[in-house]
Amino acid sequence: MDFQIEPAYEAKKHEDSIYKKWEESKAFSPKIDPNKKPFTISLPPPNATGTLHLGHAAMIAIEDIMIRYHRMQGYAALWVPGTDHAAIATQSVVEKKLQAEGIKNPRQELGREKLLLHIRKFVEESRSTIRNQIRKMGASCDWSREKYTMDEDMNVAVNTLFGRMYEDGVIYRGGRIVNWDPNMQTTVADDELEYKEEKAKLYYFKYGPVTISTARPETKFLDKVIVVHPKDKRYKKLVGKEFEFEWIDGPIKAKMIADDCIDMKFGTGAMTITPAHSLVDYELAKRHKLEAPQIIDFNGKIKPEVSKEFAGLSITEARAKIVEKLREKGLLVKIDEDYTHKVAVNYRGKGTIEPQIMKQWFVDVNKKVIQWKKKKCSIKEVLQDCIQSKMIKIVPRRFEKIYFHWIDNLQDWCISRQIWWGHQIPIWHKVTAEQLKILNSKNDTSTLDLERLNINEEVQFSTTQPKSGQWFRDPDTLDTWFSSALWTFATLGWPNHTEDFKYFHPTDVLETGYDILFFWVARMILASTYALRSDKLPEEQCIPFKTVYLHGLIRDINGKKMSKSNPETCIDPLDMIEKYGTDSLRLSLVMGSSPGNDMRLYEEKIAGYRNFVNKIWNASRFALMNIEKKDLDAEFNESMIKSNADKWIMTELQKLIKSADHDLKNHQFSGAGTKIYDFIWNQYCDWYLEISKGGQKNPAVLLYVLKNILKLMHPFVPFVTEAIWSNIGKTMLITEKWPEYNNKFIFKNEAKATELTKEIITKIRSIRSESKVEPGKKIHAFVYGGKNTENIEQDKETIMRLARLETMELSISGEKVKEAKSIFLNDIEIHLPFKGMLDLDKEKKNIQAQIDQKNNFISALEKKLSNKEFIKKAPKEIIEKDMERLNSEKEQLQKLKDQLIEL
RNA sequence: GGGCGCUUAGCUCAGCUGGUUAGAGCAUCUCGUUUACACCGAGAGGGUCGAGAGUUCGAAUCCCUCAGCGCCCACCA
Repeated sequence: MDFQIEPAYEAKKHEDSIYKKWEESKAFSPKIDPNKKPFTISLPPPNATGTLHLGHAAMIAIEDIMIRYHRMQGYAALWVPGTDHAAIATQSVVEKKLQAEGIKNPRQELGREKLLLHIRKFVEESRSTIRNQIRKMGASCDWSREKYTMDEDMNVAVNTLFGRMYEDGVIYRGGRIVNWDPNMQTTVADDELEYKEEKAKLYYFKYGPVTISTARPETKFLDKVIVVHPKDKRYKKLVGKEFEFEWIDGPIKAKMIADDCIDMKFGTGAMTITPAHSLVDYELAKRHKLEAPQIIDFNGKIKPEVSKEFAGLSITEARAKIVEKLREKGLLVKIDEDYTHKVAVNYRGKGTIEPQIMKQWFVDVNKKVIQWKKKKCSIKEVLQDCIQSKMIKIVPRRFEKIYFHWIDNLQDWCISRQIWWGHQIPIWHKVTAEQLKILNSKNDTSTLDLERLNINEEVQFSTTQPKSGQWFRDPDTLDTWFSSALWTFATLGWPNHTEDFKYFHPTDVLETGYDILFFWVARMILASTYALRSDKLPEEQCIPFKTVYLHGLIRDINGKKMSKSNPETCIDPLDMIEKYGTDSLRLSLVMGSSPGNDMRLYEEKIAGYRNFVNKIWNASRFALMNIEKKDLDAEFNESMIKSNADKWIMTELQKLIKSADHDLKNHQFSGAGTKIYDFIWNQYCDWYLEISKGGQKNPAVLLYVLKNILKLMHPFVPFVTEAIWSNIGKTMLITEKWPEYNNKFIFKNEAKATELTKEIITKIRSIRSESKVEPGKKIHAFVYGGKNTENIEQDKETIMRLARLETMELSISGEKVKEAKSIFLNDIEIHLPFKGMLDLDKEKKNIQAQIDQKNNFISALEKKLSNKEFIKKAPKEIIEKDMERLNSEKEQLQKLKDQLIEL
């Protein structure tokens, strides 16, 4: 025995040192090589200050499988890692931290530069955590090319794209209704909203000639319009008229208009509108050219201009008081207590959204400025075309539909955020000396101040202070998704067309959760096509990736979203790595999951795969116990394959290589994994190794199959396979060549003989178990099976050993066995004909049924092919395919007929 | 209101373009320490593939209807 290996695999002992070896070998860093094809993935950058959760773990596992598979296939496989600055999330964490330290209003007290310093320090301190956690997962990504969305060169890229879009008039500043979060004092994009169901009161008030219903009386001060449906008979005569009546702060005048957005069945069918604080009302007001006065200020309080009595009150305070006042005036009709409605909240921080009208920066999605396939196209059209023309494929397919639907409803994208952590908008506003003084007098000057001062519309795009005149830089930063939209190409050096960029872009696969299809995926397509088309690259090089693979969400055992607030079912990937090893965790995240579908994860599943990892380890250990060091040097060739079992396992291995390859190419990772798993455990271990324990030991095949198993399994379980490989390989497994399907190693007849041997053994075992043979009783088996008998003659020893037979008589016909029968009288006897022959009639019937089925099919197909109309209409390929099918079916039919005759 | 997905063994899920007797893991039951592994081995039980109708020689798979669950989108004041 030349190899000394411990009897159990301890992941902790190996993982860190193996990862270090990989890194040091530079296996993760592909060189630009014109003789190789590139394969690129950009890691969706986790939050720089975050920690690894199961979603990340699943993402890394899947991406690493793709990268390792391609690397072994000889691609220059590049996986670019990085982290995201997560603007709102990070700034609010740091602000809260500072507040806890006694700085009540960090923005006001510290000012921009100092606060940013605190944030940078915080990010720097916590950034290594996530990096190390990615390493823990075994990610074979190229750390030498690591990026951070706030890197200096990322800023250059962001500003470059911003500049081009600004010059094209695609980025514009405009007053529009936006989602304002009074808590965080910033705007939020439409798709960053979440809707929470909330129970509320629905108030009915007398409002001039009608009764209106509202859940938000506090916004109703200046409502001057009653809206009804044009077809509503109750109000038809009143439309267009003006009314004067008593309201919250005395008498007001209001006009009635008609619009078909009104639901006649809701409430009384009449409503008033508050354009400044409701997205719907704003659209309606725009259609009817109505005023939109601000009622609630940016802190969520009633403005003094609106009402002296209620000035400065918060929404909830004001609501109660206003309702009380209207009740006193006798205008309150009733209160519906059982009303539920949806409240928009910021998905980060969960603050309630208060729609506001304000000046913000937008990306125009409808302006036709992109030169795309010989036409001027808008962003919207390009986004559509990329998927429609199949330049980009989404896996699974159904998400393409969802994507199109989203684009149809796409509105201009609000890209400015009123926070400081992020890429500051490279725009300068022209101001007067006096205005500049006011703006500079405050630490926390915001875009609201610009609005209050009513500054000049003149702006200039520049990343540095313009020289002549007084200019004030726009205080806002860009939406995080604006910078992460450039991820695929800016990480490769853009705006410079570096060697990396030219070689590795477009990337091959973007793998991410379906929950950020809109947030991120669509925006990456937007940024990439815009930026690279303006570089005059051909269209097919402008897409950020060729395939989008969307994985599902990881849920807990009850199907709920995993959250730390539920520690019983919440799983921390790092705990699992500690307990079961990375390989086990990776398998549990990949196996049994399919793209786009959510998956439940629980500890038992991970433990199950730990058992498998250990099985690989021990199977290898056994194989190596039967191999000598000198065997490692021998080149494997056909003549080394000897027994039926050898030929069978070699044949099975070829089948496995073929199907695993097919699955991996088609993003069916679970399928590939399951097939390899089954091969290792149920074929190699349970049969081949067991057979090997007898006289049929063959180190050459043992080793050859082992090596191939390790290679096939490596993308899934990189650590344990590499650990085993270190005993037998000269170089590391990570850079070994992927197994190739080889016709030479297919042995149909011998493989079939071994299948028969397996069946016989299984059958005897089953009989033994069912008939409850007492321990110590001897079993004598008589096996007879026609012409196949000769083929399994050499497996006699194996059958006897594995089925634990005392004696075995093998014969072509049953006659000889009958004679031998009298020899064994006292012990258990088993008469075992080959498969099916036990019940000859049944077998015959079975085959006859199959023949009938084939006959039916063939006649149906022939009928179809003799139909002249079909021949005329159908495409050639289909007819050819049918012809092929017909021939193969006929062949199969003949085989079945032969079988029947044989019986 | 519109769209999408899921429903397969007790549990968690595979099942790609229709094709032998529908699979796996876990759990259950019965055996078993044998040249690696008890994180093991052998065997067994367990499914009218959500319901109904249709296309087909043939349906878990394709079409339609319905039900339950879940998700996304959208202008319920």
